[in-house]
Amino acid sequence: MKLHQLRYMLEVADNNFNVSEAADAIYTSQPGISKQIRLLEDELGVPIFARDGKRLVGLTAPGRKILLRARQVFREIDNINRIGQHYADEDTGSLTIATTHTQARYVLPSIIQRFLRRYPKVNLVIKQGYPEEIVNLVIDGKADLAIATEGVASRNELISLPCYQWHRCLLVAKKHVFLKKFANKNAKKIALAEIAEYPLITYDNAFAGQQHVLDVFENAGIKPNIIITALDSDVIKTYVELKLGVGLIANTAYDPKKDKSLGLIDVSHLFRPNTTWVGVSRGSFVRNYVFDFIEMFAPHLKKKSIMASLSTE
Amino acid sequence: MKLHQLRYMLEVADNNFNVSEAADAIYTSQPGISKQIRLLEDELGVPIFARDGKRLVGLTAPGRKILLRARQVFREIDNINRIGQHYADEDTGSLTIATTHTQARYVLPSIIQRFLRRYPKVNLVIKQGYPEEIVNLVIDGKADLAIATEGVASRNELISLPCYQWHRCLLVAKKHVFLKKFANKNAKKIALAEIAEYPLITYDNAFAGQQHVLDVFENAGIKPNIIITALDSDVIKTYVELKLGVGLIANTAYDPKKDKSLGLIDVSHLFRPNTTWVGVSRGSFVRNYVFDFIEMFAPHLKKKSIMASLSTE
DNA sequence: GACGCTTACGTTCGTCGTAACTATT
DNA sequence: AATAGTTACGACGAACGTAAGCGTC
Repeated sequence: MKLHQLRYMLEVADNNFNVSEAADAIYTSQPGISKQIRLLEDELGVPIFARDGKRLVGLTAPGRKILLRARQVFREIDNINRIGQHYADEDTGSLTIATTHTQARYVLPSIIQRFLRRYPKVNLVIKQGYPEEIVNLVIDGKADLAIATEGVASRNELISLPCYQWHRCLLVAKKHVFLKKFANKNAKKIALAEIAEYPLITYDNAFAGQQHVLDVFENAGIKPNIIITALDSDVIKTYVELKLGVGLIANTAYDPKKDKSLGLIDVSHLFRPNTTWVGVSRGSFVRNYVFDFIEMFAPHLKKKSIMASLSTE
Repeated sequence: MKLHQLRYMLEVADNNFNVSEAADAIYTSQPGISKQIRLLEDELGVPIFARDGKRLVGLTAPGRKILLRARQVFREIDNINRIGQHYADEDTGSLTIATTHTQARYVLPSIIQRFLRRYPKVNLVIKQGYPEEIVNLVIDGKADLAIATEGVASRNELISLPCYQWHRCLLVAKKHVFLKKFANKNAKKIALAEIAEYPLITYDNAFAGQQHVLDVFENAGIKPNIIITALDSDVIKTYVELKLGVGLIANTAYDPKKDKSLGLIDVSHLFRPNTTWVGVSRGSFVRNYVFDFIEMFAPHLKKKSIMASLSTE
């Protein structure tokens, strides 16, 4: 068995079982992949890919199991490379962060600036995606860290560490009546029914605990008029600016400097807070600068305690 | 990075850092290994082996970490091979059991007979060793199962399953006075002080909870006269037959048919029972016939429940 | 001088890519 | 005719083993 045979196999599986595409993706010839996969199947004594005539159309039962193991092999190969790099040069390497829109746009920029000043030689890559994609990127070794509110803590393949809590807040256009009534420090808190008097613009239901928002209205017997569900906060802001309604977004997505045309109302008494997590692949070798990044992001997460979670859990 | 480079590295580490020995062990040339290890170190950018002049004398810090990861790589490669074999032919393959003297000599023979009748094509290998060796064999992928009373349950790298409990028993020569006094079903139980009236022959202190035996005497304020400490039950039997004293052995090591020249006294009220465990490498692919073997050995351990422990724990 | 690793070099084997071929859609 | 995979084959490169070299105990 050769490593490149396993790599070819994974590449084919990751390219819709299209050998030609896989060949393009890894800059080699299609017959080469075909042959090496045959050799691997011959050596193991079982077919890995289900075939329809000559075409590969899926995995066999043993193929599915073999694939999982092969991924683990490459995870460890990656770790070995990381260990080499780590000892060869503490401050050089790469860091790929998979994260959501909100983090990438509002939370991470300042952290990343600090990080790159400290580690100018680290090759930093941000991959934006939806929670599930993010988590899979880390599990498949295509990203080092997952940062998101949803999906991270629930996956056993990752070690997840709570970073910070955020609350929902109500976004209104400038001079909105809510601002006078509720925006002052000592003002009384806004009630759910009052929010529902206006059309509501908020996150898509596929997102960050959005179901909870609906449940809160439901339980209160109030039916909000949700006119727009968006995939990111910027879209929500745009429509709130246009006075199409009030917005419900994460407080972290509100930037007092940039969002001068918008006002903020505290609604933390109405909805439960959310936790944003950082996820690391279980058992992976973590470079020092990655520990540092995590600590910059969430100062309570020290190398020592993360190390402990990595090995024991 | 090539698999055989990693293999060479492990082989050198497992052969006292002697490249020539490693070369002999895997039937290749010494310069070949030297070169490939250099190439690997060059690729990773760090030295793996500590050198004294030209000689390899140990591992560097990165080397230690890399070695652990490399072993994991081969564990998964082994698993892939097992998966292949499993689907290619359910009843063919190999099963290597690492176990102690007592198990190998007294407990396993009948099980193995049954097993081989059921799976005549399985290549069965028994490796005898001391608890620590046994466990390491499994961890290093050189054995599939560890069967022992000590050492198995304590290692986190293994899934350990309790198989059966055994008790200590007192072994005496034929016509010994104890036999009349204590061997009958309704006889009163022997007391610790009575045992201590005779020279005692028992297991070496390095062994299976032997410390417990000493503690029991100690706590009772009785000082036994231990004249021989042996590494296996057969040696103990030999000296008991010669009437040099009474023996304290595992009840599983007493065979009524073969040991006609010896008598047995129950002492289970004096010493705490011991549990014999079977250990499997965490996360390994387990062949069906291995599940069957375990069930033959400990009928309460069904495939389904073992599978559950393998994946969740 | 025996041991142990490295360097040098020719042989061999395996991998790769091109090209031709076959089978599906 | 286009797409997808296999077979065939020559070229190149990598790994191996032998032999010679170098340093150390």
